[in-house]
Amino acid sequence: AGDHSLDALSQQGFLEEAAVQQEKEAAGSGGGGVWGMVAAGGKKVRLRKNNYRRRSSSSSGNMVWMDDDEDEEVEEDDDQNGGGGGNERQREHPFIVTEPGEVARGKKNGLDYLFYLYEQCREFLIQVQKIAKERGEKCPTKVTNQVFRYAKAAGANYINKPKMRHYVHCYALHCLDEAASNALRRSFKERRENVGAWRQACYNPVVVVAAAYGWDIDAVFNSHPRLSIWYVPTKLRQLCHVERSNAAAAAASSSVTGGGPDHLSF
Amino acid sequence: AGDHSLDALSQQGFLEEAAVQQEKEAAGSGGGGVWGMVAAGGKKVRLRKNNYRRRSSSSSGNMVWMDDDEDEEVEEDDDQNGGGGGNERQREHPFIVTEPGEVARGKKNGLDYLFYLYEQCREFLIQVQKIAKERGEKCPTKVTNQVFRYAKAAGANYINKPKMRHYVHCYALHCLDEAASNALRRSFKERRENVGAWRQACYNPVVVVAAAYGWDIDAVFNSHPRLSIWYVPTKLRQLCHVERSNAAAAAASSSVTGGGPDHLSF
DNA sequence: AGAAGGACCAGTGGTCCGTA
DNA sequence: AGAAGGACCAGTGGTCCGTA
Repeated sequence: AGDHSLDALSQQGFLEEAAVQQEKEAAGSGGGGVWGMVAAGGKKVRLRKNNYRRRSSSSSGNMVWMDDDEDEEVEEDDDQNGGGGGNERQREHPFIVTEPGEVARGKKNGLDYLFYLYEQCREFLIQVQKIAKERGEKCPTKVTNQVFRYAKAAGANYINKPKMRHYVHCYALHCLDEAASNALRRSFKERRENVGAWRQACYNPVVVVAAAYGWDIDAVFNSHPRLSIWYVPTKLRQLCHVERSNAAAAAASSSVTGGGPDHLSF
Repeated sequence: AGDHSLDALSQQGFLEEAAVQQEKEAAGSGGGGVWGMVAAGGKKVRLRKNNYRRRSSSSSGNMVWMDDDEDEEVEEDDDQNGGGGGNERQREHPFIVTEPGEVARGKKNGLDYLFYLYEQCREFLIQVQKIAKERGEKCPTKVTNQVFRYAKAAGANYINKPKMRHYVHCYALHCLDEAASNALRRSFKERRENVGAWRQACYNPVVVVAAAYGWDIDAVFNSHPRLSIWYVPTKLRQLCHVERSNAAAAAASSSVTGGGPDHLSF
């Protein structure tokens, strides 16, 4: 393991700590790294109702993290895990709408961190691909379950499939039109909108980009190397389809006005 | 439905009947075509132990087929379904090794017919892709379960996944080096080898082709438009991997003789 | 209330092995 | 015996909904 580049991180000061953590995690692929050790230093790993999970190294990617001298008493100071003697793993802090470069304060994570998780998944995919090629096994081109499993095993416990799939179209906008993405973030932050509202608002700008590709959203994703490794979200696909139909209907009716019914004006 | 081209068929006289059947089948996508009607004219469809299956229009793609006037008494003359009052569907006739252009005689199917089944699957895939695009759904690039289900629903009951997967590497050789494929068929026919032996013998020539691509069998498959829609068989992938390792080891040992251990001679 | 993610489920790729 | 294919199974893509 362990070729997680620092260059992507240096752009945001607040990511540098994460970068160091990430480096250490990657070094101990399979259960290790500082966070894994720290968590193992706490109590026993929780029992799941079901054992779908193959490993359970515990760690958190929260950008707000405990002080160094609390290593052996992980999150004991965290009221999220209240009085109940629980050693349940805490969830990631929720995202809030932040401007580019802004560090989220309090028990929150910012959107630069969200997008950084997509970059991390890409690194994990590249590792999985490398291993598959060495072994002569079939090689994934997308971020699959296998990649999420690998990330977890490498200690990136804060990466999970539902979360990553949930925000793919937001990351798509960030990749495809960073200026528009940044403007949207600033606007939604100013209006004090929550993450859900911002997330919803990310759909349309991506559909607008897709219009230039004849609403072929697969072509849009494939046009961008960092985006092409992600499955197109169902809802985004549906929105593009609806939009294409609308455009086709509009073109047809305008051609009725402007010419014969089978004549395309544009 | 129904754009099954005749051009691919006219090359072999014995395929012309199948071509007509195929046209009719395709016209009645979803349970129809002449074969489906014929089969429905027989007795009741069999009951499966399990109901994995969604539809079961019955038909056979055997190249040796009943006479036209037996339409209402399907396969009653076929001793494969012996005395037992069974209306069990008969299996396809087994393949035998035939030369290019040769019609299999008796209750056998020839290799041109085998390869023709791959072309049919491609046509079904194209149909499925067309429908998916119209609906704005995700569009398969390979022959998937969905395509096999579509083929069955379209009445091509003689197409099934285990069979198609079993002979993919044979079809690959046919696509990649038809001359070599033809020579192998003639040789194995002459030696009166069975289909299993011929099938085994198809692996190595494909690996030889792959050598020119650095043993990247995915690249080999992707290089050919009719082959690229098929998943690379696991065993073929493994053979290429082993062969690459062998070649690397040979190169390393020859470079020890010829130069330093890290020097590549070629 | 808004949000994170464990857990589930329908349908997949892959092929074994009971069948003829 | 050699071969065709129903049927199964482990792990997938997708996302709901019990949880915090």
